[in-house]
Amino acid sequence: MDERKKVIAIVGATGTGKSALADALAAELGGELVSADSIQIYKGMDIGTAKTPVAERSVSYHCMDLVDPDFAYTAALYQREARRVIDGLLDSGKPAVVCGGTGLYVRAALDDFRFDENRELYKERGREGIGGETADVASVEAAPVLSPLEKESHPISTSSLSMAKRRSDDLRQQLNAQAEKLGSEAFYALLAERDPESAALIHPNNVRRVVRAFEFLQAGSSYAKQHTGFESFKAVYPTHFIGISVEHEVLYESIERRVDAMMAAGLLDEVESLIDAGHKDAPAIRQGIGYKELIPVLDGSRSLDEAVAEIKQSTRRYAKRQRTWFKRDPRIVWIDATDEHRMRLAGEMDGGTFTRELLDKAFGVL
RNA sequence: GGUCGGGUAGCUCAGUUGGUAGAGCAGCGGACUGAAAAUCCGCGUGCCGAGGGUUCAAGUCCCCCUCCGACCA
Repeated sequence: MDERKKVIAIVGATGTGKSALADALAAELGGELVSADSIQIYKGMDIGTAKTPVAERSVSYHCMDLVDPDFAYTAALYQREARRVIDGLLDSGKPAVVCGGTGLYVRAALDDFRFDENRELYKERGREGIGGETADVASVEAAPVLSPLEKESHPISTSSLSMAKRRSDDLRQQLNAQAEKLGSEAFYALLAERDPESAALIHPNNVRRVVRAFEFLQAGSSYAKQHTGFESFKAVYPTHFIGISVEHEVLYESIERRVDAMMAAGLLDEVESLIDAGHKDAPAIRQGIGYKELIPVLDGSRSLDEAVAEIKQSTRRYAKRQRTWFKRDPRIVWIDATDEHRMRLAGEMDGGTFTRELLDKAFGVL
């Protein structure tokens, strides 16, 4: 292993064994674990996100349980937090094992991704805003008038985060409303007129991205401008990227079993208590696999069996998207865990052995 | 044993008066820079149960066999 590379990223699809490997690897190297999972960020979402139970952790974990589910966390916030943690670990001479299936978060933490192009809009960091502008879209007939941006800067604090979030949510809400009103085609046409370069990169049906592009415009930047360099795969830390691969059918079987285990571990109760805590419409609950499917079960509008089948299916599709994402990254060295999964499924291998086998393979490529 | 209905894609099924097939779901492939477990795009993957016949041409009509279901004995 290259001693200068003190950052190791463990990536791959959901259910491949990343968490177990990362924990063992961090312990072995005397390092700590940095989660790169967009949902593990949230407190109280434990079973459905397959967080390693505290009792089973052999090192300190970071970037996990940071906020309540009703807080709309973002990739940029994650980038800042993850880098703060990684910098701290490296300063004290400890390796950082970044582990996660959220491709964007992995790259946000480790690659030269810049989210500060439109800091005027999201100024959690305390930079000065440009102020006084209204959104370009506001000039369009029937478009809502967007509030001028605020000028003052904010220190880094939870309250300023909330304010920044609220402000961006307002804009986003207005843009979404406008998209609804105009219809996705007209909304896209509007973008094509104002920012053809960005529009060319976005499919007309992808309203979410069109909204995003308008947000860039509002901030005096553009989607296209930020988009450049996506393919460069330039890491800001010397990093070993290790991916775990498992043959589809075998992985799907493991996923199926894991979902059953989550249900047995009380996922339904977890969802219920999140709802009781008032998080029913929280973004993380609405989007999280295992959460969104169980809400209808709790209000009686869907059977449990149906919901569980749907969770399994969502998870398979998610794994598919993750595969596609990570496949593109040429830096990743893949280790295959198909055999280990087969043996675990057949009951011929226990968890500890499984982890040791993966650890051996990982050291084989470091 | 008899009558009827049905065997077409991984699943559920559609298929006009005969012109070698198409929907949904599943699946596969792809995109992705402040919602990313989100969002979006593309792709039909087929010995039409077996065999024989009629026809220029059969998923479609005829015969026979077989399997499944319902009903009658």
